[in-house]
Amino acid sequence: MPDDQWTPPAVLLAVDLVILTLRENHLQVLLVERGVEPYRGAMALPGGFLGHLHEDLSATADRELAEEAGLSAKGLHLEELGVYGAPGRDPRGRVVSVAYLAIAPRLPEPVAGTDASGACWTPTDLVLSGEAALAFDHRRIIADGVEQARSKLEHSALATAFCGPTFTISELQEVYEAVWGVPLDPRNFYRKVQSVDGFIVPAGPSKRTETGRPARLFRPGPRRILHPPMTRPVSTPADRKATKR
Amino acid sequence: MPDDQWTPPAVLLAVDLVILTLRENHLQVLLVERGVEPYRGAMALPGGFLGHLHEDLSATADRELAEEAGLSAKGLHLEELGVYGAPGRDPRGRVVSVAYLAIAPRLPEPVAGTDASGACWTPTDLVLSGEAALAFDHRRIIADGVEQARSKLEHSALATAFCGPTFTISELQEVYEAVWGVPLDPRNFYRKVQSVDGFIVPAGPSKRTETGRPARLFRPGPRRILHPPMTRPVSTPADRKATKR
DNA sequence: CCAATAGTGTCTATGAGACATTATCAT
DNA sequence: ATGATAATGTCTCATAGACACTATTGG
Repeated sequence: MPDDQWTPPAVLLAVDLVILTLRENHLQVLLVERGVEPYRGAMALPGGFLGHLHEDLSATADRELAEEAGLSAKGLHLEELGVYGAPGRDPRGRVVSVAYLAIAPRLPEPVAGTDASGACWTPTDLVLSGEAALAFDHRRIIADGVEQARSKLEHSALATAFCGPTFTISELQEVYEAVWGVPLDPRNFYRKVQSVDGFIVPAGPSKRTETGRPARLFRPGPRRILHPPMTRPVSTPADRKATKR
Repeated sequence: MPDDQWTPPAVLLAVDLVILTLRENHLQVLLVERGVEPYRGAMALPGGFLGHLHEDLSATADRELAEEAGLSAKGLHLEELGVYGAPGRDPRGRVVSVAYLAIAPRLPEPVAGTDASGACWTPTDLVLSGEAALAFDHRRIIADGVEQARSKLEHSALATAFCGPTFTISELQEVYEAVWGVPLDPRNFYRKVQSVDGFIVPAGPSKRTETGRPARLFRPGPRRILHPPMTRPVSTPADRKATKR
C-alpha cells in the first residue's frame, strides 16, 4: 500500500499507426525505416511520441500520419486498435504505445517526396509470415490490426474505406477477397451488398470501364453497421492455395 | 518540428475496470465511491495508477481488481476495452487511462469487508440513462464496455464467463437475455447453443433443480469463437417495420 | 392429480451458395 | 461479329424462428 507521499510513475506515450491499403490485390501495410536508435535501419510502423502535454491522442495520430506517411487524415478511416505497454518492449524505458488502425484508399504511388524517406508498402503476408523483420513488437501490432480489419469487414462498412469516393461493386469485392484471402462468387456478392440497405448507394449515372461492360459507380452509404453481416467463408486449406489473380 | 534536444512529455497512466456481472437478471457494473479529490464522494469505476514503472498493465488491472473490488483475477475474464486519454478529462493533469473489461460470474453478495468500502453493484441501465452521476468520463467507458460485451456475446463464448464453473442452458440463456435486453425462445436457444460444436460441453450426470424438471449441467467448451455466431434479434421497432421483401 | 421447468419435434420463410443467362461495352 | 465484364435470374439446401408436444421432477 503506497503511503501518502507516493506519486504514481509517469510513462512516455507513443502512437503507432497500422496503415492498410490494397495494392495489386494484396493487403499491404506502410512501413518506415527507422533513422535513429534503437532498431536503427530496421523497418517499423510509422508513429511517434505525444507532441506536447496537451495534445489529443487522435491529434498525435493525425500528425504522425502527415509527418511520417505523407497522408492527410482527412477522408481516411482511423480507429483505435489497442494498447501495447509491456515493460521492456522499448529499450529506452517505459513506453506505452497506443496503436491506431488506418485504412487508406488505393493511392497513386508509394508515398514519396515526403518526410518519410524510407516509407514503403509491404504485403502483410510477408510481415505476418516473419519474412520481414520488424522493430519492437510491431509484428504483433500488425497482426492484431489485420485481424481487426478482417473482422470488421463482416459487421461494418469498413470495406468502403479501402475504395475511393466512388467505386464499382467489383472493386468492393476485390477488397473483401484481398483482406479475407478467399475468392467470392461475383453474382452472390452483387446480390448481397445490394440487399444490405444503406451499405452502398448509387453514385449518379456515371460508369467506369476498363474492358468489357462498364460498371455502375457507388458511394458509401449511411449505414455503418451491417445487418445482416457479410459472411466470411470458412477458409479451407484448399482456399489458401487459390490466391486469386 | 522538434529540435534535437526535445524530449517527449510524460503522462500519468491509469487503469480503470468495467466489471460486469448479472444480478437479479440485470446487467450490473461495480462502482466505488471516491474517497479523495477530485470527484470526492462521487461514484466511479474501480481503478488506479500504475503501481511502479515496471508493472505490466494487466498486473495493474489484477491488483486493482483485488484492492478496490476484492476480487481475484483468477478465473475471471479480463480483456482490454480501450484508451481514454482526452486532455482535460482529469483535473489533476494529463492522465491517460487504459480501460479493461472484466466479466464476473454471479457472486454471493455485494463485495464487502474489503478495501472497497463503498463498492456496490449498479444496474447499467441506471448508469447509461444518466440517472446515476459518475466521475470523469466513466459513463462513456461503461457504455463502451456494455457495447463490447453485447457484441462479443454474438461471436465469442464470452457468455460463459458470466456463469459459474457449471451452468444450465437456461442460466446461459438468462445471460444473453439480460445483456442483450431481449427475450429469446428457450427451445430455439437450446437447439442453437448445442449445435455450435465446442461451445458448451456436458458436465457429468449431475443436474440442478429448483422447481420443475432438473436441468443438465454444462461446462464452457474449448471453442472460444462461435461459428456460426449467435444471432442477436433486432430490437428496435423501426427495424421491424423496415423488414422488406 | 397439477404446476413448473427441461428437453424434443416439426413446419415454414428466408437467405446463402451454386450456377445459367442476358446485357452492354470495346475492338 | 468476338471477347470481356456487368448485371440478373433460378434453383437447392441449410437454418433461424415460430410453436406444439413430451419428459421429469416436486407438491
